[in-house]
Amino acid sequence: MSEALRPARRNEIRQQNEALILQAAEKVFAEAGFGGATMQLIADVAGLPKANLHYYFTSKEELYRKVVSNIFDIWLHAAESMDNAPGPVEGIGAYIDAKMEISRRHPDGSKVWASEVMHGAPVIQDYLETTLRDWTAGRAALIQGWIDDGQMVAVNPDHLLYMLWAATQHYADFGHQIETLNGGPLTELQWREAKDSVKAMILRGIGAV
Amino acid sequence: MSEALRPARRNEIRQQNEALILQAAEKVFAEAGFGGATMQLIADVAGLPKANLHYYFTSKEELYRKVVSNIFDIWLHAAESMDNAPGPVEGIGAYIDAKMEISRRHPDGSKVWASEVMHGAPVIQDYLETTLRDWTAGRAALIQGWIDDGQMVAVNPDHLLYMLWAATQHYADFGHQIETLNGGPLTELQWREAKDSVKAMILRGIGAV
DNA sequence: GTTGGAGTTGACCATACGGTCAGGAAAAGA
DNA sequence: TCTTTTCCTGACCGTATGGTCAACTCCAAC
Repeated sequence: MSEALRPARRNEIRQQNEALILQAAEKVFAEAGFGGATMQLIADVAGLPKANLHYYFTSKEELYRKVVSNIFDIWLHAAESMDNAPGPVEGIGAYIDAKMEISRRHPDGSKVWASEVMHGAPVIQDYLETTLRDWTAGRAALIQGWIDDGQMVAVNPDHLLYMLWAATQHYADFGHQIETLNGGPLTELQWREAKDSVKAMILRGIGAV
Repeated sequence: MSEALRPARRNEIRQQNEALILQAAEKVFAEAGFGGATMQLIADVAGLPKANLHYYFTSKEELYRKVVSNIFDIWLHAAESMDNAPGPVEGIGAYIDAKMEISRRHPDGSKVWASEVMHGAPVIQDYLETTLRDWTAGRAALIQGWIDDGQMVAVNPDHLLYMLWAATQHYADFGHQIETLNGGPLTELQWREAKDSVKAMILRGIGAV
C-alpha cells in the first residue's frame, strides 16, 4: 500500500531497533550509571536478546556514547532559544522555558549527561572543549551586550549561565528528591509554578524586570 | 612519649584505617559511581590490600552507605548556618557561603550525594523522607516568615531552596565542566567571584537588597 | 524461486568482580 | 613470659558481565 515505506523496509527495521535500544539504554544508564548498567538489562528493557544489541552497537561504550551524543544535541537545540531575542527578559526567559521543558520531558537524558560530566566527561570531553566552549563564549558576549545596553544589571555572564544550567537541570537530576519532598510527581500546575519561580527569581536577580 | 595516644593504640589504628578507606572510597565512588567503583581500586587508592577493606566494612554497600551518610552530616551541619539570622540577607547569604564552601572543599562528597539521589536514592531514601523533609519544611516556614515581614519578595520557598541547592552544588557536581570552560581550576579570586555572583543574583532575585 | 546479504539469536567464553577464609603477625592483658 | 584478642593478607571461589560466534531466518533483487 504505502509505497513510500516499501523500499525503505530494511532501513526501517534498523532505525526502529536502534531507536528502541537507545531509548532503553538512556533509561538504564540514567537509573544505574554507566558502570551499574548491564547490557542484559538494557536488552530486557528493549525487549530484545542481548546479542542483538551487539549487532547494532559494537560495544557498551559505543552505545553509551550515542546516548550522550543524542542528549547533547537536544541540549544544543534548546540553546538556540536564547538567540534573536531583543533583550534578557525574552532571551533568558525563553531559555529557562526551554531548559525546564527538557528537564520535564527528558529527565533520563539529563541524568546521563550529569553523570557523564560528574565522572570527568570521559567520552565527551572534546564536545566540552569545542562546541560547548564556543557556545558559552558566544552567549556570554550576548549577555555582556545586554549589560552594556543597560538592559540588565552587571553580573558575571559565565556565572549567570552556570546558574541557569544548575537551576533548570536540578528539576531533572534531583527530580527524585523533589518528588519525595513534594509527596509525589509535580503536577502540571506545579511545573508551571516551578518554571515561573525560576524565571521570576533569575530575571529579578539580574535586574531585568 | 605521648601517653595520650598510648592507651588508645588499638582504637587509633582502627580509626585511622577506617578514615583512610572512607576517604579513598569517597573519591572512587565520586569518580566512577557505585556500579563503576571496584573494591580493588578503592583498596589501591587507600594503599591497603583488598581483604583489609572487608575486615573493616562487611560489604561494598555498607562502605558506600557510610560515605553517603558522612556527606549528609556535613550537609546538615551547613544547613544550620541559616538559623538565627535576623533576615534573608544574613540567613540566605550565610547559607550560600556555607554550601559554596562545601562544593569547594568536598566536591567528591557532593558528587556521591548527587549520584545517589539521581539513581533514586536507593540507600538514603529514609533520610529524604524524615530528616530532609523536616529540615525543608522548617526552612520554608522561616522563609515564609521573612516574606510576611516584608523582608523579601513573595516567592515560593520550596523553589527558592531548590535554587539554592542547585546553584551551589553545581560548582561541585559540574566542576569538571566549569573547569574546562574556565581553562583550569577556579582560583581563589574566581571562587570569591562565584560566591559573590551567586549571592548577588539570588539575594536580588528575592528582593532582599 | 533462487541467491546473497541483512537481521537474529542461543550458547558459549574469558575476565573481573565482590566476597571468603585460613593462618600468620602484632598488640594487649595476665 | 604466655595467652588472648585484634589485625592483616595472599590465595581462593562462585558469579555475572561484556563480548563472540556459528547457525539460522527473513527480505529484496534478479
